[in-house]
Amino acid sequence: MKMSSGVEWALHSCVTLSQSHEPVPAARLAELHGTPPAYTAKHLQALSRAGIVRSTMGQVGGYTLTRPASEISALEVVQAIDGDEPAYRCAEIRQRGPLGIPAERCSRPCAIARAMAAAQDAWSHALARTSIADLAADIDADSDGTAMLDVRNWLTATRN
Amino acid sequence: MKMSSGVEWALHSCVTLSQSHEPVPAARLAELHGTPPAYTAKHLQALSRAGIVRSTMGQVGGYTLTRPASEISALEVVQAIDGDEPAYRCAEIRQRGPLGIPAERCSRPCAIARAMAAAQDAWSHALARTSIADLAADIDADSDGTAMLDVRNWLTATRN
DNA sequence: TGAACTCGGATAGAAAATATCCGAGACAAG
DNA sequence: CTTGTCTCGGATATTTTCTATCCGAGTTCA
Repeated sequence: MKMSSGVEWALHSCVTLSQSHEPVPAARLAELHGTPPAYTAKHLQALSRAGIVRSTMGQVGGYTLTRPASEISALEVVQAIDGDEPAYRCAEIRQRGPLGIPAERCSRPCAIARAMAAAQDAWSHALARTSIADLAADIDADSDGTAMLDVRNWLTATRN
Repeated sequence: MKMSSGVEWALHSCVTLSQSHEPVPAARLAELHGTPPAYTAKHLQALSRAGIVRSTMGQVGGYTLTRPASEISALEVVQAIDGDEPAYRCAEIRQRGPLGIPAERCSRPCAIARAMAAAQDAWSHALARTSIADLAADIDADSDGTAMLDVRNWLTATRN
């Protein structure tokens, strides 16, 4: 059970975008985070398809958040990058083999699948409760309130 | 974030083993569950290395649980197959790029990593609360109390 | 009108998971 | 005590997924 490394880049990118009302190009985000430019752009496309960010083309284009950062949950970002299907997929083992149960008596999911789904729900709810704004505030607090200011300054300084 | 399919086989195998005090060969478990024999055996080796099952060699050998099923959590089985490292691994993006934070000021984990770790903890605790005995009881209840009896009968009937 | 800069999907390479086979060791029977 | 058969265990191919990259389509500003 391994999560795509792009999830980390996407979360950091969303936190950065929350500090700018103007479009930020993918290459700029990649430079700030020290990540591969082309691959970073690919993940931002996934965020765009999920409706989390909006892309603007042209010379002054780039990416912007579609909603206030307080209304974007970490769960949305993770699912946009890593997919929204659950980690555990029941292959219906109970229906196979010499003691296979007929499909007609399998209206409810398997008990094992139910336990795994409950765990996934607990995981999802924990991430749904955390917003991008919460993450930005926590990062700011870790840096004595200078981190987000530095990001804003860097974004305006490098904007031609 | 995808979980190995072997997790499902391992959980079903542990539930089956909880119904037998005598060793059950890997081939027998694979037949009962309708899974590839060789690959099923490989996953049982992982359970053996984790100390969840004990292997007995020889003609009447096979696998047995090392502890009562009520003292084996689903989390242990999942971690034995899928690994115990967390799904999210922080690459320390905050230390990279033009605004990189020096490592000396990064004693605490990144705020994003903390949020992901909290979600993983919620997931782990949900699975830690569920034992193999609980799963067996739930499966039994779904089948009107005949499923585990059928398993016990099949195990003794096919035991030469 | 033109030029430069942006995103977007299609394309190679690397890593991991899946599935399998054969040898080492152990118990039971003769 | 020897033999034979059955067991597990690690080492080996194949497929799938993830990682990383490049070039074309479209848009905005000068």
